[in-house]
Amino acid sequence: MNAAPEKPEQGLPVFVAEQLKQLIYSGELKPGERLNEAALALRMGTSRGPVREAIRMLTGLGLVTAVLNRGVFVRQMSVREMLELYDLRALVFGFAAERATDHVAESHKAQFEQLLHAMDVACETENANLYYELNLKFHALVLLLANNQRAQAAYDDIIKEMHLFRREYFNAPGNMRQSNAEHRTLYEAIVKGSKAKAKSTAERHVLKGRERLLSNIDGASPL
Amino acid sequence: MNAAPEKPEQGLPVFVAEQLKQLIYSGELKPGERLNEAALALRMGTSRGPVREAIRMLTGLGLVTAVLNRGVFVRQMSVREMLELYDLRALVFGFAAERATDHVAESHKAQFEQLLHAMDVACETENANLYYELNLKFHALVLLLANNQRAQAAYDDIIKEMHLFRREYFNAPGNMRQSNAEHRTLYEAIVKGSKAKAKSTAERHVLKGRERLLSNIDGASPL
DNA sequence: AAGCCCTAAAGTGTCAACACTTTACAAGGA
DNA sequence: TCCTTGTAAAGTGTTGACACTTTAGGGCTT
Repeated sequence: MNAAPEKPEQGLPVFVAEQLKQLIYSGELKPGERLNEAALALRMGTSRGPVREAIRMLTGLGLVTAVLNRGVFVRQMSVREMLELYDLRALVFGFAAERATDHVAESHKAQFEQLLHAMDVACETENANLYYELNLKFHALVLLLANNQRAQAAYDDIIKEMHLFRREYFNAPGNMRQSNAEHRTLYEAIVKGSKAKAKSTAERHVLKGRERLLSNIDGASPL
Repeated sequence: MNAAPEKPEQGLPVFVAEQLKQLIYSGELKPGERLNEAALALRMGTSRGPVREAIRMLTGLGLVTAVLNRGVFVRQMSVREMLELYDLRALVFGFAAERATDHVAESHKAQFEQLLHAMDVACETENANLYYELNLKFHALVLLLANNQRAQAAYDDIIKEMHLFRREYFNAPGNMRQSNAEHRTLYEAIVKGSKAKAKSTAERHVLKGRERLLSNIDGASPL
């Protein structure tokens, strides 16, 4: 039952934090649920010290919220918070796309085209999970080319926070094709060096996701 | 010599983290310097546990960097990182200013005008510290009106991170008047509801600071 | 004198025990 | 039956001690 600490190459608290992230993202720890320090320590094969430090890290990431003397709870993301995240993500992604026009090289073009093709395949085979992973990589490549590590970190934080939201509202497998068409448009704008178009395309691409979320929720707002 | 824990209304780790932030911002702990857990614990009047948790929080904020088995060090911000922060801050502030046009009410106008006037006074009396404080409040008010708490939090993080940079390059007291003139232009754009102008004015206002940093450093890049 | 190794000190990483707070539950009274 | 109240269990907050790693310094060799 032990989670195999193997190589604490980075220290136990970091290891525990990674495990906890997995538990939260996988849904094993549900939003609103309390994290029991002793139980987690037992499961991770450590004492409570490293677990507490790991929890402090997650608090900083916004994944859990701490209440004095009552414990820490997996964050419950409201629809409003999710919409705010989409706005911010659109902003940063637009910024990154604009900047990416200045730093795209041949090797990057190859990566882009490889990703776009792989996503086409994922569309045809209706492989939503694969598409999702490739989609993340596509966006990460744009952020990399933006040549602003701080913006990259901010974008990563936003993405991780978005993972907290309930999965039900996410998957819209029918949109994969349209989504990838937008990716292509964005890529072409980037290689052409047209900053304005890259920026607006990137922004709209993210805001489309926001619209999907809104329409999926519709009237019955659950939070 | 004890730092008067008084009321740990939020828990010792949070209290210690606040103290550490002060030590870092005030320069008592210099960039690159190591944080000695035992010494800090003694100074704060606690044991090392809460100190370690506090340090984990600061790590998440990017104020310190941890190295396994060697300790944590006050982050040394490079010029490049500082420039990246300016770009990101300009982006978020422009976003906030644009959004603020939709949520400004009479009470906010009064606050704006009060701040602008107070900053005028600070200009005339050459009170740079006062101007700095009011300037922060002005920007905070814009972020508040943006009606996006996540963006507000992101902006706060950026500001705090910027505090790490050496003070020498900051103070340009001669620029206070021009700075406040830009504030007025921004405020007028916001109340007039002209989104584009509010956005571009806000962005340029921040980027002016970036230019000042660059020219102050000039050829002799110290990092 | 310069370089290497060995040892002791300093410091971080982890743990188990203790103190305090909150929560759950059951017994007693209206 | 329902509410109150006291008590025990569960859980968090904190601590001091111990193990391991890194670092600094002295003595030895060349």
